[in-house]
Amino acid sequence: MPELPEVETVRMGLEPVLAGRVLSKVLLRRADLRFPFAPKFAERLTGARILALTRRAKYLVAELSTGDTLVMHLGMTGRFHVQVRGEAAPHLIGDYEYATPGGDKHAHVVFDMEDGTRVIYSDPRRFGYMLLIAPDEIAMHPALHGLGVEPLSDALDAAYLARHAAGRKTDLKAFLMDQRTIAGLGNIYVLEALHAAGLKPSRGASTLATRSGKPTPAAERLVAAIKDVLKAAVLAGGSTLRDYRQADGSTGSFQNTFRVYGRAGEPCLTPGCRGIVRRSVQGGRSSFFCPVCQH
DNA sequence: ACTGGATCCTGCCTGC
DNA sequence: TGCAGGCAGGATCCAG
Repeated sequence: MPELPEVETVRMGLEPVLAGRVLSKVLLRRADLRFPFAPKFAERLTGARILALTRRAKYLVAELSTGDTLVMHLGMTGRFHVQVRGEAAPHLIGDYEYATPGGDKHAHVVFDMEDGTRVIYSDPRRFGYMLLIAPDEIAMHPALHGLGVEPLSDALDAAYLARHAAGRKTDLKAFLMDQRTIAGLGNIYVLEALHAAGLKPSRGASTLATRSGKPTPAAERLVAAIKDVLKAAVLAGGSTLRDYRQADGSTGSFQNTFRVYGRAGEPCLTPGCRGIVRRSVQGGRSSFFCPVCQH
């Protein structure tokens, strides 16, 4: 599920539960997610206080009092559930619940906080992962090192886009999906932003720059569209596809606002446009765009 | 150096 | 109803 708006929504939901609190027990119900857990993963977390819960790109980042940093990626299907003490379902009470926390066979990691709150990480496809990074590794760790700019920061502007797009042979969609350029966009928000900017996904990325490397009008429109789409999605609590839920069980609503994603065959929603949204496949995954108003 | 394709894993939906 | 096939929001690895 999660692109930047969803991860930010999860972060906001978990922050009051985790930030400032101490981990009293960490249970791993298997040895790996996408990658094996670091040696002594649970031991190194136990007793640590979470100083802050931040987000970088699609990563949740927990700074710990021990100096270690817990970096979590939700992959495609990762999610967190929060159980507040006293509110757990009756069949979950006691250590027995660790067999299948919340009755969820994909509950892979259980964090118990000192105040009795329990946070469960569940991930059916196990494309997610958790890294525990020591202080001397954090600066150059491959997960974080080399990430591109945060799209909602001032570092993303038309000049930045033009500089990175100049001379590239790839198309706009692949260019925007590349986390080394802009960190946090995924399939949905790339397609929504391209539609809002009136640019088709198969257009060459190099068209964002003039021959002298200056931003074109397309680059200006694209930057504005990316920021607008992401801001609106964060405000809506992200998108809820399938049965994805936020930490508190509520659902985001931005999916109701999709203008092209998943709308093949339906009318384009650009005012005055009579186009029909088309689906294509780029790089093995779906694209959606309007052949009339995107060029 | 870049680029496109295959790939990890499970669940769900569609169509026969 | 059962089952095969296709598809899914990510990101890395590999070959060309």
